[in-house]
Amino acid sequence: MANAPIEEASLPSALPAPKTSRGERTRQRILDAAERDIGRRGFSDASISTITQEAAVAQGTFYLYFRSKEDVMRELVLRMGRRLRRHLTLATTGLTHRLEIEKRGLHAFLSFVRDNPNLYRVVAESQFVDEAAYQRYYNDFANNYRQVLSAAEGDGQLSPGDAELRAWALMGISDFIGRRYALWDKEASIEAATEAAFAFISHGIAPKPTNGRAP
Amino acid sequence: MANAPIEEASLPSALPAPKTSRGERTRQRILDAAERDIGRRGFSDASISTITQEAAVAQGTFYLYFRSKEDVMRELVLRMGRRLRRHLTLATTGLTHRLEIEKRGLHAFLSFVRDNPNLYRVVAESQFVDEAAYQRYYNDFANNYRQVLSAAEGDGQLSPGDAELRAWALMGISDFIGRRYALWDKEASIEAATEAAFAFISHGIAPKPTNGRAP
DNA sequence: CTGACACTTGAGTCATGTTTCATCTTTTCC
DNA sequence: GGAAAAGATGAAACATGACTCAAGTGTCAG
Repeated sequence: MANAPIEEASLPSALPAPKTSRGERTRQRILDAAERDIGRRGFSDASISTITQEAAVAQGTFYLYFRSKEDVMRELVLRMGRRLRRHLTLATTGLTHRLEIEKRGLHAFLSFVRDNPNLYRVVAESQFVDEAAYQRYYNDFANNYRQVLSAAEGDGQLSPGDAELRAWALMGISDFIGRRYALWDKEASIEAATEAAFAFISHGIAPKPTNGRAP
Repeated sequence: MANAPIEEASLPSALPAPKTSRGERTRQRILDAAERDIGRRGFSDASISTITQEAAVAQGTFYLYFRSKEDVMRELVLRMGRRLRRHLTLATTGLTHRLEIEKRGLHAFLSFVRDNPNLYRVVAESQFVDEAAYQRYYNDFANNYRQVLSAAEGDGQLSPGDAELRAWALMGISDFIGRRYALWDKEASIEAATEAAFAFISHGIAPKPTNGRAP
């Protein structure tokens, strides 16, 4: 900390990758331990010492694979991105209608949060450890999201609207619903939440036009 | 840190309030300095030393008014709650229709974030410093939100729907739109974002029913 | 004026946690 | 099967920063 050297991001590039499978295994063990430890205790309470203890390696070993605690955090944000992306892809492949994809995607996201609470927290906390990594994470999702929303709008699967803003609004919904129903309230039904959120996303909260003649 | 004494929350209760206006002034100066310093540098990089320096008081003075850095963080979360509430109230009093209130409220929120980026960040980071305070902050908003949404639904101002979930979804939208358009992108038009978000909130993203006979 | 109380000071104590490195072990591959 | 490369060790060096406290200064009621 404290000596953050002007560059917040990870330009100096990562350490050379392990050259043997033993090395790779050790690196993963440390990463797994860090995910648990940082996820549970938070970035500042988790220490190299507790992380390496959890990984059952010596403290010095940590520095063979990561430059610092921040470094491991960045790596975990990437891990979350990869895993979540894969999870969402698996849950929605084959589907063709955007609304259907949104619904299944939302459910998949909520179940992912339930199953990976630590990773979720790590990403959230990365905002305060390496903001650039955090923004990159969301911008990547948003960019992709914007494209698919635009395409769907072109196909008439969605009403016309600002795709960029919709992307962020939808991510915001997922994030907060995820916190409230998947993370904090372990008992809540993810299915029910998905259903209700989907209704909201589809039609909003405005009342149905009272009646009047059909346009 | 580290010696977090079992109780994460603030049960031991606050220190006795200042007895003179000089004391109160000093306390506020420290709080102001902490808001700036923690907001800008983050909780762990901000130190008692930098905060008190910014407030132009000695380090010992800090402990006259706060038990710890965590303590001041909690106080800032409360401050944010009070200020935002007042700001939203001012922006929406006199309005009677829920949708109108939502729109003005959203705009007011975005302008609040633009004007108080540090406070916003502090609240976000409080999640990792005192999660109970963070949850309380959002639960309070959600509870109130749920009530007004329910009432509006009863009045036919909104379509029927799960008020609790809607509350969280709406907070999530505000939060993410706030980050994207008010905090990160200083150039973005808050008005345009409000307009687009309001459209989303009102009617969602589903296409208008193609036509067919009127039901 | 003056005593009492509120407030302020800042250097030192103390606890903690990161990072390095000389040395040892394991794996690779010729 | 053995030497080089890769990996692993953990205790010591080093840095940092929260918090305390004994000794002040300011303020105001009487």
